Amino acid sequence: MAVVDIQFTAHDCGGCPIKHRAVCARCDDDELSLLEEIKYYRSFEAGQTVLWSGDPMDFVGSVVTGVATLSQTMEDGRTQMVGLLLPSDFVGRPGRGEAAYDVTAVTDLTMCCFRRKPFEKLMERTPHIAQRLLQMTLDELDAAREWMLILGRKTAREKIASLIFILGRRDASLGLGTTTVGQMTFDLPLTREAMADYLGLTLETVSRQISALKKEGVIDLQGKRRVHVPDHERLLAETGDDADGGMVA
Amino acid sequence: MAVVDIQFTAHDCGGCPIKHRAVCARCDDDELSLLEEIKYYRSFEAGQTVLWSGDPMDFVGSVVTGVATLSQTMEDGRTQMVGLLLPSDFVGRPGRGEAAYDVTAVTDLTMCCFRRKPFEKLMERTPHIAQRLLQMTLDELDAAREWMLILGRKTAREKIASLIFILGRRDASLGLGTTTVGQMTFDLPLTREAMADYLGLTLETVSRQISALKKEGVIDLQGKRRVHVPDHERLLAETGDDADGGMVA
DNA sequence: CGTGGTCTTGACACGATTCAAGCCCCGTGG
DNA sequence: CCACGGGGCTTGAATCGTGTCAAGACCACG
Repeated sequence: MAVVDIQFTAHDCGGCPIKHRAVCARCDDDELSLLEEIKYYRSFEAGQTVLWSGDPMDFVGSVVTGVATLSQTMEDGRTQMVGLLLPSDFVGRPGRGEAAYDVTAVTDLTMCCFRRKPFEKLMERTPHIAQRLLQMTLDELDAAREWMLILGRKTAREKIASLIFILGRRDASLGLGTTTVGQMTFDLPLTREAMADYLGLTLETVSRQISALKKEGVIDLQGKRRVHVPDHERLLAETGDDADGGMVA
Repeated sequence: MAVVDIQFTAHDCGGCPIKHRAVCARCDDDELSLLEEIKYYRSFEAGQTVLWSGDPMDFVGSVVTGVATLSQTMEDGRTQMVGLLLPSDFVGRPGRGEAAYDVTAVTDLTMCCFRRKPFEKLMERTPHIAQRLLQMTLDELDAAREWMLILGRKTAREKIASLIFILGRRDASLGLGTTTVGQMTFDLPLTREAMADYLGLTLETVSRQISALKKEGVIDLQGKRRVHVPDHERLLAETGDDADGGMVA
């Protein structure tokens, strides 16, 4: 529950693990030092809520370590995840004073936050920040559109295969997990329920489809969370996408 | 089939119907005149394809009049609409040389196009364009996330009600259609099939749900395409969203 | 050793899809 | 002027996939 300051507080941006991908990636040293004046770190434990939809929001920020989700909930409790935030992803919208979605830490989480008003002012004077944010937002929009195809047109089995594929691709690009030719091993950062919320399924269906993929040898589980994909192509075939990945280049 | 130049070709931006909402909305006169040098108009007939996914794309642009869609198609033909483009909406991504989605004119369509390379250069020097594009992209991302909730968690009936609600809201904001207290009348710009592609349904299900809403008096049809909503609140209740609209403020 | 959270599995129900037939409206050509 | 044809739409009946409800397994932790 408590929001704990961690060792990052003392860090300068030079040692930041996401400095090449975050919203500040294009900033020069001068710009970084302006950002440093308005930044602070916050950390959250797995399961904590970072923000509720509608909460006043006086900061924006980046995920430094860990995984968070954005989700929407209907009155009757149905929920849909609408964003999966990994290290370097940005939270908040300049100009918006309240949270539009629930933000939840699904693993232990560290965020680099900027006070919103000063950040907005800085953005007006610093095209590098706005340029980078535009690029990141366009990437997110592409990801959202890929996600829409998954939600609207894929079967439960294809949804699960797509999720595993996406998580594996992402871990590979971050250099996590193990990747050898055509194979990979990594941890699912999400519970079955979170996967269900991501994919517009129930947790029972998620569980069944994972079991089915396992039984057929498409994937292979070490414990509930660690996944080994023996044949990348085989998994891709199960996603329903075409051979080049079916996604934006 | 033929791409026809229309009377807009001669227009300067002063008479442009979307000048207050498009990507150029914040530009001053000097900036506009730079844009005018690289712009040209294109028009398309209803049903025409503007671009196929993967096509080389040497322009970006704005919808001036009419409605277009962005969609993705899987190998086996399943298709999902991922964007609905109305007047002032932007097409293309600076820095991307090929189309990521199929773009289709669903009504007769006029677009204001900018040659991509010069536009990108101009954008670097013109923060007003980048700022506006960022704002529009953030809006699209919010819309995409609202759409994800619809795709992932709503019933067929709620999906149809949501679509009608969204289309009505938009027509109202553009000052089209008729709006009196709690009522509205407007045309559906989409065929049943396009609605199905939007909502992740089959066209039969769309048809059945529209018939059901009509029979119960939630909506009322004049012909196949013209919709009258006698009670806005009643329709909203059918969307499953909560009373404030359930969407981003 | 018991408790709670996470996950799996089964049986059944239900909503959406599939397949099929036919209607409505409009434009075309005999 | 009317027959014809096609696109868009509606409706019905049967099927199938996913959700719902329920029971129990697994595992970490106190």
